[in-house]
Amino acid sequence: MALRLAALSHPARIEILKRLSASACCSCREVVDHLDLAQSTVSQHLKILVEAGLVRFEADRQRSRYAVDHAALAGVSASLTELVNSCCPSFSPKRHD
Amino acid sequence: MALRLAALSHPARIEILKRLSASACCSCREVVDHLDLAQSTVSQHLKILVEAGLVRFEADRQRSRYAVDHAALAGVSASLTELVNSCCPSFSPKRHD
DNA sequence: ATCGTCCATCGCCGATAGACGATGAAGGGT
DNA sequence: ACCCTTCATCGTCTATCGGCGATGGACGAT
Repeated sequence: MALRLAALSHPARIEILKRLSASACCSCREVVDHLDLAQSTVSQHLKILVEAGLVRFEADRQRSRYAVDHAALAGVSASLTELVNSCCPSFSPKRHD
Repeated sequence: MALRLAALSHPARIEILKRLSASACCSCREVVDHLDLAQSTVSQHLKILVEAGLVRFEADRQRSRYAVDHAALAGVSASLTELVNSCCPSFSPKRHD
């Protein structure tokens, strides 16, 4: 769990996640254009996200495709929620359904 | 948000959070006894958690008191949930109530 | 006043993260 | 064949993390 959270604990990677989900095009280049970071840096962040299991990677020829693993991301969220609940079961945070 | 998640992205700090919430006694010493880490290290982790706003600190004489800020913790969880939702609004993770 | 306890802080260190440029591999276009 | 684009990887640099022991301050007890 700490590993997943560590992957999320960087502003650039959160931006990358948003970008990945916002656009149908999920190439590394796409992210680089929007993020004002060097291509190597973005590639590195993507690698971290993939290794954390939060992003899936498909090598479509040389056009690499990255996609958010929604289930995994939701899983992290659920884990965190579980931690919150285990820490303070009597505390009921408002949930917006 | 990344800051909060960074504070959570360390196994020791997660353990500390659990310990803080499990016990009514929230002294630094208490945590040290249960965590097999040096006192200075625990104090450092506590400081990080406090700076992240996840733990509240009350200097009760020399007996320092640490307590989980349930609302803040729930807030992080909510933020993450929000991120998940914004990333994939059509995706409905199973919630176990 | 002196000791012991609890705690925060400092200094130090090895390891890791995060950024970059350079390089090379893989393909597409001409 | 040649070039251009895309991308991953490598090497390097700096900054930060994470751990520890040591130190010193604050306080209670004797």
